[in-house]
Amino acid sequence: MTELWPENSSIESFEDAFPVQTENLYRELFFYFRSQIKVQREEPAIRNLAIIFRATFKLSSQKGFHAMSLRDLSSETNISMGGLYNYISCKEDLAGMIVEFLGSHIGGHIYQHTAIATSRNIELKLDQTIRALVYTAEIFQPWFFFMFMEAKNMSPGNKLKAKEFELRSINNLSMVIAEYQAAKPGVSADPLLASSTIIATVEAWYLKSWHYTENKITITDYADYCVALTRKLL
Amino acid sequence: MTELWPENSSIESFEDAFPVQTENLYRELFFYFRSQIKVQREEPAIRNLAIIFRATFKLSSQKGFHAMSLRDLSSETNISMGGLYNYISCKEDLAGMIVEFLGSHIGGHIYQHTAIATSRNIELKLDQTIRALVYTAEIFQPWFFFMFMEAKNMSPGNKLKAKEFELRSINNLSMVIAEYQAAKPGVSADPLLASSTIIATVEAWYLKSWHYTENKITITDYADYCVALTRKLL
DNA sequence: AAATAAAGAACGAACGCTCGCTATTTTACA
DNA sequence: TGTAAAATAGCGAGCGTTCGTTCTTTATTT
Repeated sequence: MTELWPENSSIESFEDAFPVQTENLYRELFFYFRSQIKVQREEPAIRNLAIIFRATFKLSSQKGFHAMSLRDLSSETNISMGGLYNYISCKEDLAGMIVEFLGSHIGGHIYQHTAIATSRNIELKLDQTIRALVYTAEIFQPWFFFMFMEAKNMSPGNKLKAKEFELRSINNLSMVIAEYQAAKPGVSADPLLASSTIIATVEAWYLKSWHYTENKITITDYADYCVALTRKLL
Repeated sequence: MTELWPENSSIESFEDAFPVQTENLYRELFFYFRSQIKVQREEPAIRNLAIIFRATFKLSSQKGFHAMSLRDLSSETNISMGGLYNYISCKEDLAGMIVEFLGSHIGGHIYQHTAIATSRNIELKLDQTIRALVYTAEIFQPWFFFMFMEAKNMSPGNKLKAKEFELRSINNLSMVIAEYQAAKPGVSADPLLASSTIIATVEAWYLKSWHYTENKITITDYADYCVALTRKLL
Protein backbone atom coordinates (compact mmCIF):
# COMPACT_ATOMS: atom_id res chain seq x y z
CA MET A 1 0.00 0.00 0.00
CA THR A 2 1.76 3.12 -1.21
CA GLU A 3 -1.15 5.54 -1.53
CA LEU A 4 -2.47 7.17 1.61
CA TRP A 5 -5.92 8.09 2.90
CA PRO A 6 -8.07 9.55 1.47
CA GLU A 7 -6.89 8.64 -2.04
CA ASN A 8 -6.64 5.06 -0.84
CA SER A 9 -10.01 4.52 0.77
CA SER A 10 -9.40 1.21 2.53
CA ILE A 11 -9.89 0.88 6.26
CA GLU A 12 -6.20 0.07 6.64
CA SER A 13 -5.10 3.37 5.13
CA PHE A 14 -7.74 5.14 7.22
CA GLU A 15 -6.36 3.57 10.37
CA ASP A 16 -2.81 4.49 9.41
CA ALA A 17 -3.83 8.09 8.93
CA PHE A 18 -6.06 8.33 12.00
CA PRO A 19 -4.45 10.26 14.88
CA VAL A 20 -5.44 7.71 17.52
CA GLN A 21 -3.81 4.36 16.82
CA THR A 22 -5.41 1.25 18.26
CA GLU A 23 -2.17 0.14 19.90
CA ASN A 24 -1.79 3.52 21.61
CA LEU A 25 -5.43 3.83 22.63
CA TYR A 26 -5.03 3.04 26.31
CA ARG A 27 -1.76 4.92 26.53
CA GLU A 28 -3.62 8.03 25.37
CA LEU A 29 -6.49 7.25 27.72
CA PHE A 30 -4.05 6.99 30.58
CA PHE A 31 -2.52 10.39 29.92
CA TYR A 32 -5.95 11.92 29.31
CA PHE A 33 -7.14 10.89 32.76
CA ARG A 34 -3.78 10.81 34.54
CA SER A 35 -4.73 13.39 37.18
CA GLN A 36 -7.71 11.35 38.41
CA ILE A 37 -6.06 7.94 38.25
CA LYS A 38 -4.29 6.94 41.46
CA VAL A 39 -1.79 4.62 39.77
CA GLN A 40 0.96 6.74 38.26
CA ARG A 41 3.39 4.17 36.93
CA GLU A 42 2.76 3.73 33.21
CA GLU A 43 3.40 0.06 32.85
CA PRO A 44 0.74 -1.35 35.16
CA ALA A 45 -1.65 1.56 34.60
CA ILE A 46 -1.95 1.23 30.82
CA ARG A 47 -2.11 -2.55 31.02
CA ASN A 48 -4.84 -2.52 33.66
CA LEU A 49 -6.84 0.27 32.03
CA ALA A 50 -6.99 -1.79 28.86
CA ILE A 51 -8.11 -4.82 30.86
CA ILE A 52 -10.72 -2.86 32.82
CA PHE A 53 -12.25 -1.06 29.83
CA ARG A 54 -12.35 -4.15 27.64
CA ALA A 55 -14.01 -6.11 30.43
CA THR A 56 -16.49 -3.27 30.94
CA PHE A 57 -17.43 -3.37 27.26
CA LYS A 58 -17.79 -7.14 27.38
CA LEU A 59 -19.87 -7.35 30.53
CA SER A 60 -22.09 -4.37 29.84
CA SER A 61 -22.81 -5.57 26.32
CA GLN A 62 -23.89 -8.88 27.86
CA LYS A 63 -26.02 -7.67 30.74
CA GLY A 64 -25.95 -3.86 30.76
CA PHE A 65 -23.68 -1.49 32.64
CA HIS A 66 -25.98 -1.13 35.63
CA ALA A 67 -26.42 -4.87 36.02
CA MET A 68 -22.66 -5.39 35.85
CA SER A 69 -21.49 -5.31 39.46
CA LEU A 70 -17.98 -4.28 40.41
CA ARG A 71 -17.56 -7.81 41.72
CA ASP A 72 -18.33 -9.08 38.21
CA LEU A 73 -15.76 -6.65 36.86
CA SER A 74 -13.29 -7.69 39.53
CA SER A 75 -13.47 -11.38 38.67
CA GLU A 76 -13.47 -10.74 34.90
CA THR A 77 -10.32 -8.61 35.17
CA ASN A 78 -8.63 -10.50 38.01
CA ILE A 79 -8.20 -7.14 39.72
CA SER A 80 -9.47 -6.83 43.26
CA MET A 81 -12.19 -4.43 44.36
CA GLY A 82 -9.61 -2.16 45.91
CA GLY A 83 -7.45 -2.39 42.82
CA LEU A 84 -10.29 -1.22 40.59
CA TYR A 85 -10.73 1.85 42.75
CA ASN A 86 -7.17 2.90 41.96
CA TYR A 87 -8.40 3.53 38.41
CA ILE A 88 -11.92 4.87 38.89
CA SER A 89 -13.41 7.21 41.45
CA CYS A 90 -16.82 5.53 41.41
CA LYS A 91 -18.79 3.22 39.14
CA GLU A 92 -20.64 5.98 37.33
CA ASP A 93 -17.28 7.59 36.65
CA LEU A 94 -16.25 4.55 34.64
CA ALA A 95 -19.13 5.21 32.25
CA GLY A 96 -18.23 8.88 32.35
CA MET A 97 -14.67 8.19 31.27
CA ILE A 98 -15.91 6.25 28.26
CA VAL A 99 -18.26 9.01 27.19
CA GLU A 100 -15.71 11.74 27.84
CA PHE A 101 -12.85 10.03 26.05
CA LEU A 102 -14.89 9.00 23.02
CA GLY A 103 -16.73 12.30 22.85
CA SER A 104 -13.92 14.75 23.48
CA HIS A 105 -10.65 13.08 22.67
CA ILE A 106 -11.48 10.68 19.85
CA GLY A 107 -14.49 12.66 18.61
CA GLY A 108 -12.31 15.75 18.40
CA HIS A 109 -10.04 13.95 15.98
CA ILE A 110 -12.77 12.39 13.84
CA TYR A 111 -14.12 15.60 12.38
CA GLN A 112 -10.81 17.37 12.04
CA HIS A 113 -9.28 14.41 10.38
CA THR A 114 -11.72 13.24 7.77
CA ALA A 115 -13.68 15.77 5.80
CA ILE A 116 -11.21 18.64 5.82
CA ALA A 117 -8.49 16.53 4.30
CA THR A 118 -10.54 16.01 1.15
CA SER A 119 -12.18 19.38 0.77
CA ARG A 120 -10.96 20.05 -2.74
CA ASN A 121 -13.43 17.59 -4.35
CA ILE A 122 -16.96 17.66 -2.97
CA GLU A 123 -17.90 14.22 -4.32
CA LEU A 124 -14.82 12.68 -2.79
CA LYS A 125 -15.43 14.63 0.40
CA LEU A 126 -18.93 13.23 0.73
CA ASP A 127 -17.77 9.69 -0.02
CA GLN A 128 -14.93 9.86 2.45
CA THR A 129 -17.09 11.44 5.13
CA ILE A 130 -19.39 8.44 4.90
CA ARG A 131 -16.47 6.03 4.75
CA ALA A 132 -14.87 7.63 7.80
CA LEU A 133 -18.12 7.23 9.74
CA VAL A 134 -18.27 3.55 8.87
CA TYR A 135 -14.59 2.94 9.64
CA THR A 136 -14.66 4.69 13.00
CA ALA A 137 -17.82 2.74 13.83
CA GLU A 138 -15.85 -0.42 13.12
CA ILE A 139 -12.61 0.54 14.87
CA PHE A 140 -14.36 1.82 18.00
CA GLN A 141 -17.29 -0.58 17.86
CA PRO A 142 -17.45 -1.38 21.60
CA TRP A 143 -17.19 2.31 22.48
CA PHE A 144 -20.01 3.35 20.15
CA PHE A 145 -22.18 0.44 21.21
CA PHE A 146 -21.69 1.32 24.87
CA MET A 147 -22.41 4.99 24.24
CA PHE A 148 -25.61 4.26 22.31
CA MET A 149 -26.99 1.65 24.67
CA GLU A 150 -26.05 3.14 28.00
CA ALA A 151 -26.45 6.87 27.34
CA LYS A 152 -30.00 7.09 28.64
CA ASN A 153 -29.06 5.31 31.86
CA MET A 154 -26.26 7.70 32.75
CA SER A 155 -26.08 10.74 34.99
CA PRO A 156 -27.48 13.94 33.43
CA GLY A 157 -23.99 15.30 32.73
CA ASN A 158 -22.83 12.19 30.95
CA LYS A 159 -26.16 11.89 29.15
CA LEU A 160 -25.66 15.40 27.77
CA LYS A 161 -22.17 14.58 26.53
CA ALA A 162 -23.47 11.53 24.72
CA LYS A 163 -26.26 13.50 23.07
CA GLU A 164 -23.90 16.25 21.96
CA PHE A 165 -21.62 13.67 20.43
CA GLU A 166 -24.45 12.25 18.38
CA LEU A 167 -25.72 15.65 17.31
CA ARG A 168 -22.24 16.56 16.21
CA SER A 169 -22.10 13.61 13.85
CA ILE A 170 -25.56 14.43 12.42
CA ASN A 171 -24.71 18.10 11.94
CA ASN A 172 -21.35 17.34 10.42
CA LEU A 173 -22.93 15.03 7.89
CA SER A 174 -25.78 17.45 7.16
CA MET A 175 -23.26 20.19 6.37
CA VAL A 176 -21.37 18.01 3.95
CA ILE A 177 -24.64 16.96 2.32
CA ALA A 178 -25.73 20.59 2.01
CA GLU A 179 -22.38 21.45 0.44
CA TYR A 180 -22.79 18.58 -2.00
CA GLN A 181 -26.29 19.66 -2.91
CA ALA A 182 -25.18 23.24 -3.45
CA ALA A 183 -22.61 22.02 -5.96
CA LYS A 184 -25.10 19.73 -7.72
CA PRO A 185 -28.19 21.82 -8.52
CA GLY A 186 -30.35 18.91 -9.65
CA VAL A 187 -30.21 17.23 -6.23
CA SER A 188 -32.69 18.22 -3.55
CA ALA A 189 -33.47 15.54 -0.97
CA ASP A 190 -34.16 16.69 2.60
CA PRO A 191 -30.68 16.80 4.21
CA LEU A 192 -32.02 16.09 7.69
CA LEU A 193 -33.98 12.98 6.73
CA ALA A 194 -31.23 11.78 4.42
CA SER A 195 -28.54 12.14 7.08
CA SER A 196 -30.70 10.43 9.70
CA THR A 197 -31.08 7.41 7.40
CA ILE A 198 -27.36 7.36 6.68
CA ILE A 199 -26.46 7.68 10.37
CA ALA A 200 -28.99 4.97 11.26
CA THR A 201 -27.41 2.69 8.67
CA VAL A 202 -23.94 3.34 10.06
CA GLU A 203 -25.22 2.78 13.59
CA ALA A 204 -26.66 -0.54 12.49
CA TRP A 205 -23.10 -1.69 11.84
CA TYR A 206 -22.07 -1.45 15.45
CA LEU A 207 -25.49 -2.13 16.99
CA LYS A 208 -26.11 -5.34 15.06
CA SER A 209 -22.61 -6.48 14.20
CA TRP A 210 -23.68 -10.12 14.79
CA HIS A 211 -26.14 -9.73 11.92
CA TYR A 212 -23.45 -8.76 9.43
CA THR A 213 -20.88 -11.30 10.55
CA GLU A 214 -23.56 -14.00 10.26
CA ASN A 215 -24.25 -12.92 6.69
CA LYS A 216 -20.56 -12.58 5.82
CA ILE A 217 -20.73 -8.89 5.01
CA THR A 218 -17.33 -7.29 5.49
CA ILE A 219 -16.58 -3.76 6.60
CA THR A 220 -15.41 -3.00 3.05
CA ASP A 221 -18.71 -4.24 1.62
CA TYR A 222 -20.59 -2.15 4.11
CA ALA A 223 -18.61 1.04 3.50
CA ASP A 224 -19.13 0.64 -0.26
CA TYR A 225 -22.82 0.05 0.34
CA CYS A 226 -23.15 3.16 2.52
CA VAL A 227 -21.46 5.30 -0.11
CA ALA A 228 -23.75 3.93 -2.82
CA LEU A 229 -26.76 4.39 -0.54
CA THR A 230 -25.88 8.03 0.00
CA ARG A 231 -25.66 8.68 -3.72
CA LYS A 232 -29.05 7.06 -4.29
CA LEU A 233 -30.61 9.09 -1.51
CA LEU A 234 -29.50 12.57 -2.57
CA MET B 1 -62.91 9.17 6.18
CA THR B 2 -64.89 6.62 4.19
CA GLU B 3 -62.14 4.57 2.59
CA LEU B 4 -60.47 1.91 4.65
CA TRP B 5 -56.89 0.67 5.02
CA PRO B 6 -54.99 -0.08 2.88
CA GLU B 7 -56.62 2.05 0.17
CA ASN B 8 -56.60 4.92 2.63
CA SER B 9 -53.02 4.86 3.87
CA SER B 10 -53.31 7.26 6.82
CA ILE B 11 -52.31 6.15 10.29
CA GLU B 12 -55.89 6.68 11.45
CA SER B 13 -57.26 4.17 8.96
CA PHE B 14 -54.43 1.80 9.84
CA GLU B 15 -55.34 2.03 13.51
CA ASP B 16 -59.02 1.47 12.76
CA ALA B 17 -58.18 -1.66 10.83
CA PHE B 18 -55.58 -2.99 13.25
CA PRO B 19 -56.84 -5.89 15.38
CA VAL B 20 -55.43 -4.48 18.63
CA GLN B 21 -57.02 -1.17 19.47
CA THR B 22 -55.15 1.19 21.76
CA GLU B 23 -58.11 1.57 24.11
CA ASN B 24 -58.40 -2.21 24.47
CA LEU B 25 -54.68 -2.84 24.80
CA TYR B 26 -54.54 -3.48 28.53
CA ARG B 27 -57.82 -5.37 28.46
CA GLU B 28 -56.23 -7.76 25.98
CA LEU B 29 -53.06 -7.89 28.02
CA PHE B 30 -55.10 -8.76 31.10
CA PHE B 31 -56.81 -11.69 29.41
CA TYR B 32 -53.55 -12.81 27.79
CA PHE B 33 -51.86 -13.14 31.18
CA ARG B 34 -54.96 -13.80 33.32
CA SER B 35 -53.75 -17.15 34.62
CA GLN B 36 -50.60 -15.67 36.13
CA ILE B 37 -52.16 -12.47 37.49
CA LYS B 38 -53.45 -12.80 41.03
CA VAL B 39 -56.07 -10.05 40.76
CA GLN B 40 -59.08 -11.49 38.98
CA ARG B 41 -61.57 -8.61 39.07
CA GLU B 42 -61.39 -6.85 35.71
CA GLU B 43 -61.94 -3.29 36.84
CA PRO B 44 -58.92 -2.83 39.11
CA ALA B 45 -56.76 -5.29 37.16
CA ILE B 46 -56.94 -3.57 33.77
CA ARG B 47 -56.62 -0.13 35.35
CA ASN B 48 -53.56 -1.11 37.39
CA LEU B 49 -51.90 -3.05 34.57
CA ALA B 50 -52.09 0.07 32.41
CA ILE B 51 -50.62 2.14 35.24
CA ILE B 52 -47.84 -0.37 35.92
CA PHE B 53 -46.80 -0.89 32.30
CA ARG B 54 -46.89 2.81 31.45
CA ALA B 55 -44.80 3.60 34.51
CA THR B 56 -42.37 0.84 33.58
CA PHE B 57 -41.94 2.35 30.12
CA LYS B 58 -41.46 5.79 31.61
CA LEU B 59 -38.96 4.84 34.28
CA SER B 60 -36.94 2.40 32.22
CA SER B 61 -36.67 4.86 29.36
CA GLN B 62 -35.29 7.37 31.87
CA LYS B 63 -32.84 5.20 33.75
CA GLY B 64 -33.01 1.67 32.35
CA PHE B 65 -35.07 -1.29 33.49
CA HIS B 66 -32.42 -2.69 35.77
CA ALA B 67 -31.80 0.64 37.48
CA MET B 68 -35.54 1.08 38.02
CA SER B 69 -36.23 -0.40 41.44
CA LEU B 70 -39.60 -1.79 42.40
CA ARG B 71 -39.73 0.98 45.01
CA ASP B 72 -39.38 3.50 42.18
CA LEU B 73 -42.19 1.71 40.38
CA SER B 74 -44.25 1.60 43.56
CA SER B 75 -44.07 5.34 44.14
CA GLU B 76 -44.58 6.19 40.46
CA THR B 77 -47.74 4.05 40.33
CA ASN B 78 -48.96 4.67 43.89
CA ILE B 79 -49.26 0.92 44.23
CA SER B 80 -47.58 -0.72 47.21
CA MET B 81 -44.82 -3.30 46.93
CA GLY B 82 -47.27 -6.04 47.83
CA GLY B 83 -49.78 -4.64 45.39
CA LEU B 84 -47.31 -4.85 42.51
CA TYR B 85 -46.73 -8.50 43.28
CA ASN B 86 -50.39 -9.20 42.64
CA TYR B 87 -49.66 -8.42 38.98
CA ILE B 88 -46.17 -9.76 38.42
CA SER B 89 -44.41 -12.86 39.69
CA CYS B 90 -40.98 -11.21 39.79
CA LYS B 91 -39.24 -8.19 38.29
CA GLU B 92 -37.72 -10.08 35.36
CA ASP B 93 -41.20 -11.36 34.59
CA LEU B 94 -42.38 -7.80 34.05
CA ALA B 95 -39.86 -7.44 31.22
CA GLY B 96 -40.85 -10.92 30.05
CA MET B 97 -44.52 -9.94 29.80
CA ILE B 98 -43.61 -6.97 27.61
CA VAL B 99 -41.51 -9.09 25.27
CA GLU B 100 -44.05 -11.90 25.20
CA PHE B 101 -47.07 -9.71 24.59
CA LEU B 102 -45.40 -7.55 21.93
CA GLY B 103 -43.71 -10.52 20.27
CA SER B 104 -46.49 -13.08 20.30
CA HIS B 105 -49.79 -11.30 20.63
CA ILE B 106 -49.25 -8.01 18.84
CA GLY B 107 -46.51 -9.29 16.55
CA GLY B 108 -48.77 -12.13 15.50
CA HIS B 109 -51.29 -9.61 14.24
CA ILE B 110 -48.82 -7.30 12.51
CA TYR B 111 -47.77 -9.68 9.78
CA GLN B 112 -51.14 -11.27 9.25
CA HIS B 113 -52.79 -7.92 9.03
CA THR B 114 -50.64 -5.82 6.76
CA ALA B 115 -49.00 -7.37 3.75
CA ILE B 116 -51.53 -10.10 3.03
CA ALA B 117 -54.38 -7.64 2.79
CA THR B 118 -52.76 -5.89 -0.16
CA SER B 119 -51.29 -8.83 -1.99
CA ARG B 120 -53.00 -8.13 -5.33
CA ASN B 121 -50.69 -5.22 -6.22
CA ILE B 122 -47.00 -5.72 -5.46
CA GLU B 123 -46.15 -2.01 -5.53
CA LEU B 124 -48.95 -1.22 -3.13
CA LYS B 125 -47.99 -4.23 -1.04
CA LEU B 126 -44.44 -2.98 -0.66
CA ASP B 127 -45.58 0.56 0.15
CA GLN B 128 -48.08 -0.59 2.73
CA THR B 129 -45.63 -3.03 4.30
CA ILE B 130 -43.31 -0.09 4.91
CA ARG B 131 -46.15 2.11 6.07
CA ALA B 132 -47.38 -0.56 8.47
CA LEU B 133 -43.89 -0.84 9.97
CA VAL B 134 -43.75 2.91 10.54
CA TYR B 135 -47.27 3.09 11.95
CA THR B 136 -46.81 0.20 14.36
CA ALA B 137 -43.51 1.78 15.44
CA GLU B 138 -45.47 4.92 16.26
CA ILE B 139 -48.48 3.28 17.92
CA PHE B 140 -46.38 0.95 20.08
CA GLN B 141 -43.40 3.29 20.47
CA PRO B 142 -42.74 2.62 24.18
CA TRP B 143 -42.97 -1.12 23.62
CA PHE B 144 -40.53 -1.14 20.72
CA PHE B 145 -38.17 1.20 22.50
CA PHE B 146 -38.18 -1.00 25.57
CA MET B 147 -37.66 -4.15 23.52
CA PHE B 148 -34.73 -2.68 21.59
CA MET B 149 -32.96 -1.11 24.54
CA GLU B 150 -33.50 -3.79 27.17
CA ALA B 151 -33.29 -6.97 25.09
CA LYS B 152 -29.60 -7.55 25.71
CA ASN B 153 -30.04 -7.18 29.47
CA MET B 154 -32.77 -9.79 29.76
CA SER B 155 -32.75 -13.45 30.70
CA PRO B 156 -31.67 -15.79 27.88
CA GLY B 157 -35.25 -16.85 27.21
CA ASN B 158 -36.55 -13.32 26.89
CA LYS B 159 -33.50 -12.30 24.90
CA LEU B 160 -34.28 -15.04 22.40
CA LYS B 161 -37.88 -13.91 22.03
CA ALA B 162 -36.72 -10.35 21.35
CA LYS B 163 -34.25 -11.48 18.72
CA GLU B 164 -36.82 -13.67 16.99
CA PHE B 165 -39.19 -10.74 16.88
CA GLU B 166 -36.62 -8.60 15.16
CA LEU B 167 -35.60 -11.31 12.73
CA ARG B 168 -39.23 -11.82 11.84
CA SER B 169 -39.57 -8.20 10.78
CA ILE B 170 -36.36 -8.35 8.74
CA ASN B 171 -37.38 -11.58 7.02
CA ASN B 172 -40.90 -10.39 6.35
CA LEU B 173 -39.59 -7.25 4.69
CA SER B 174 -36.94 -9.15 2.73
CA MET B 175 -39.60 -11.44 1.31
CA VAL B 176 -41.74 -8.56 0.16
CA ILE B 177 -38.68 -6.90 -1.37
CA ALA B 178 -37.75 -10.13 -3.17
CA GLU B 179 -41.30 -10.41 -4.46
CA TYR B 180 -41.14 -6.82 -5.67
CA GLN B 181 -37.82 -7.39 -7.40
CA ALA B 182 -39.10 -10.56 -9.08
CA ALA B 183 -41.95 -8.53 -10.58
CA LYS B 184 -39.63 -5.69 -11.66
CA PRO B 185 -36.74 -7.27 -13.59
CA GLY B 186 -34.66 -4.09 -13.85
CA VAL B 187 -34.31 -3.80 -10.06
CA SER B 188 -31.51 -5.65 -8.33
CA ALA B 189 -30.33 -4.10 -5.06
CA ASP B 190 -29.19 -6.49 -2.32
CA PRO B 191 -32.43 -7.29 -0.41
CA LEU B 192 -30.59 -7.92 2.86
CA LEU B 193 -28.70 -4.62 2.89
CA ALA B 194 -31.71 -2.71 1.61
CA SER B 195 -34.02 -4.13 4.26
CA SER B 196 -31.51 -3.46 7.00
CA THR B 197 -31.36 0.20 6.00
CA ILE B 198 -35.14 0.43 5.87
CA ILE B 199 -35.54 -1.29 9.23
CA ALA B 200 -32.86 0.94 10.74
CA THR B 201 -34.68 3.99 9.44
CA VAL B 202 -37.97 2.78 10.92
CA GLU B 203 -36.22 1.99 14.21
CA ALA B 204 -34.84 5.52 14.26
CA TRP B 205 -38.43 6.75 14.57
CA TYR B 206 -38.98 5.12 17.93
CA LEU B 207 -35.37 5.25 19.14
CA LYS B 208 -34.92 8.98 18.52
CA SER B 209 -38.48 10.28 18.63
CA TRP B 210 -37.21 13.43 20.39
CA HIS B 211 -35.18 14.23 17.29
CA TYR B 212 -38.21 14.20 15.01
CA THR B 213 -40.55 16.07 17.32
CA GLU B 214 -37.85 18.75 17.73
CA ASN B 215 -37.67 19.11 13.96
CA LYS B 216 -41.46 19.05 13.53
CA ILE B 217 -41.47 15.93 11.38
CA THR B 218 -44.83 14.17 11.66
CA ILE B 219 -45.52 10.47 11.43
CA THR B 220 -47.18 11.08 8.06
CA ASP B 221 -44.06 12.85 6.77
CA TYR B 222 -41.93 10.03 8.01
CA ALA B 223 -44.04 7.26 6.52
CA ASP B 224 -44.03 9.05 3.16
CA TYR B 225 -40.28 9.47 3.42
CA CYS B 226 -39.73 5.79 4.20
CA VAL B 227 -41.83 4.74 1.21
CA ALA B 228 -39.88 7.09 -1.06
CA LEU B 229 -36.61 5.87 0.46
CA THR B 230 -37.51 2.28 -0.30
CA ARG B 231 -38.26 3.08 -3.92
CA LYS B 232 -34.93 4.88 -4.29
CA LEU B 233 -33.06 2.00 -2.72
CA LEU B 234 -34.39 -0.85 -4.84
C1' DA C 1 -69.96 -12.59 56.30
C1' DA C 2 -66.86 -14.06 52.88
C1' DA C 3 -63.69 -13.16 49.47
C1' DT C 4 -60.63 -10.38 47.24
C1' DA C 5 -57.21 -6.57 46.84
C1' DA C 6 -53.89 -3.43 48.78
C1' DA C 7 -50.69 -2.27 52.14
C1' DG C 8 -46.10 -1.92 54.12
C1' DA C 9 -42.89 -3.83 57.61
C1' DA C 10 -39.43 -7.25 57.59
C1' DC C 11 -35.83 -10.48 55.51
C1' DG C 12 -31.64 -12.19 53.47
C1' DA C 13 -28.76 -11.27 49.63
C1' DA C 14 -26.11 -8.30 46.98
C1' DC C 15 -24.76 -3.73 46.05
C1' DG C 16 -21.04 0.26 45.77
C1' DC C 17 -17.44 1.60 48.32
C1' DT C 18 -13.71 1.97 52.15
C1' DC C 19 -9.69 1.02 54.58
C1' DG C 20 -6.05 -1.33 57.00
C1' DC C 21 -2.85 -4.35 55.35
C1' DT C 22 0.55 -6.91 52.23
C1' DA C 23 3.37 -7.20 48.11
C1' DT C 24 5.98 -5.12 44.76
C1' DT C 25 8.81 -1.67 42.62
C1' DT C 26 11.70 2.35 42.82
C1' DT C 27 14.91 5.23 45.12
C1' DA C 28 18.96 6.39 47.95
C1' DC C 29 23.02 5.61 49.85
C1' DA C 30 27.02 2.51 50.81
C1' DT D 1 26.59 -2.82 42.47
C1' DG D 2 24.05 -4.39 46.56
C1' DT D 3 20.84 -3.40 50.09
C1' DA D 4 17.83 -0.86 53.21
C1' DA D 5 14.24 2.51 53.14
C1' DA D 6 10.53 4.77 50.92
C1' DA D 7 6.90 4.88 47.79
C1' DT D 8 3.56 2.86 45.10
C1' DA D 9 0.17 -0.78 43.73
C1' DG D 10 -2.86 -4.50 44.90
C1' DC D 11 -5.69 -6.98 48.02
C1' DG D 12 -10.19 -8.48 50.19
C1' DA D 13 -12.97 -8.53 54.40
C1' DG D 14 -16.33 -5.55 56.13
C1' DC D 15 -19.27 -1.22 56.18
C1' DG D 16 -23.88 0.93 55.54
C1' DT D 17 -27.34 0.81 52.19
C1' DT D 18 -30.63 -0.80 48.87
C1' DC D 19 -32.25 -4.49 46.32
C1' DG D 20 -36.08 -8.10 45.11
C1' DT D 21 -39.22 -10.68 47.53
C1' DT D 22 -42.37 -12.42 51.22
C1' DC D 23 -45.97 -12.36 54.54
C1' DT D 24 -49.08 -10.85 57.92
C1' DT D 25 -52.36 -7.31 58.53
C1' DT D 26 -55.84 -3.99 56.99
C1' DA D 27 -59.22 -2.21 53.69
C1' DT D 28 -62.51 -2.81 50.19
C1' DT D 29 -65.87 -5.06 47.38
C1' DT D 30 -69.26 -8.65 46.56
